Amino acid sequence: MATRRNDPDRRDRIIDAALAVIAEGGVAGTSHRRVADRAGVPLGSMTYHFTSMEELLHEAFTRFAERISERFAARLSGVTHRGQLASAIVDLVHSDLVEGPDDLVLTLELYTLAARKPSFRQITHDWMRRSRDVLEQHVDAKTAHKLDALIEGLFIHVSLDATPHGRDVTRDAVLRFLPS
Amino acid sequence: MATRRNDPDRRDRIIDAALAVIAEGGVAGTSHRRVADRAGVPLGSMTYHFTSMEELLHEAFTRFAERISERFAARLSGVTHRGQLASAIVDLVHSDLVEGPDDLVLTLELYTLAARKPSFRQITHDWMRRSRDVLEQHVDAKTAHKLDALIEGLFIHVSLDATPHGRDVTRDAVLRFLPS
DNA sequence: TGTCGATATGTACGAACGTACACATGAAGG
DNA sequence: CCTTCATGTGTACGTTCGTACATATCGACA
Repeated sequence: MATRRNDPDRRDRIIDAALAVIAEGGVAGTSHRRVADRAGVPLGSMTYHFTSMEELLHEAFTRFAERISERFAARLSGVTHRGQLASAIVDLVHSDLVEGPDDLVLTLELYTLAARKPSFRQITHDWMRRSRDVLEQHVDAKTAHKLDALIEGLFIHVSLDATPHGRDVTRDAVLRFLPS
Repeated sequence: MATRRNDPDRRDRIIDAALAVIAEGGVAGTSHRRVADRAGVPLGSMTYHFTSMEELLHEAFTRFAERISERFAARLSGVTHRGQLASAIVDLVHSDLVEGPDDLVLTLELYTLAARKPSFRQITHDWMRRSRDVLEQHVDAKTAHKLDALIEGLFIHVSLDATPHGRDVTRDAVLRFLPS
């Protein structure tokens, strides 16, 4: 039987195109037509592959959250002692967003959706759980909660503040939660 | 001269209606017509009072941020010693969002806008500055930065996590930044 | 009181939208 | 080779949108 038709990963490309469109114009500016154009597929493919816009958004943000989690785990893997862990977290907060400002936008778009619709909250639940799992390889559960929240806040403030704090401030804040 | 016409605070009502509509359906679901209906004014009033949707959103979020800042300052005023300050912050993180879940949605909507459009970033800049000013009545500047970010992260995680941390965890985290 | 101009409103238009659905396409099995 | 039918596409419909603009409304001043 194999492939019925010739483009098996078209669905994947639509999802990636959706993330690009969302990053560019927000969920507010995302439409079937725009995503279709970006992915290079006909409008009809949208409703064929996805029942609704909500389904597409859900799959797109699920993929996005998994990607970020992977990067998070990668940065913190191989870290053995306190100083390295702190450095890795400082890099996460201060460097990652310079590489990809899209990640900030997508993160906030997801949070906004999650704040209103329970179906999207599952995505943030899983994301936060994965983050804590990684952190718990280095610290206890309660500290993981605190650290995760701190990282979140630092990341947002570095991104949206006019006079953001420096790496030294981040490092000092993080170290307060790491047992010496 | 006085009032040219009979409804001087119509503009105000439109702004409040806009915040209600945004809280309900997000920026994505906000239109001139919906805001007009909510405010009980004709569609024509929208373009008369506001040049564009963006102008309306800008004024609405400015008002929102100022309101939150006032509440923030009020909660932290009259606090004298370390334990009281910690308690006040714990209340902010854990109670305020129960009272008004709309605040979480509006906050995230604003951040999302700010992440993409510099004109809205001014609103978050001012907001964060005001928060730090309040905190600096109790701690030094660098600590204020850390505390502000921590509060942000704790607030978001309490709101969007399936298994959020308790008040005790928040309190312990906050106390780590308050000099004993 | 009558007129004038600032203030405010109703309506209409073109663009963009989600969605439905009739139809094209081509691989699989007879 | 030919039929069949799952897979995929083009188009058209009804709705909603932002915006423009002609028109209505009424306070202020002569």
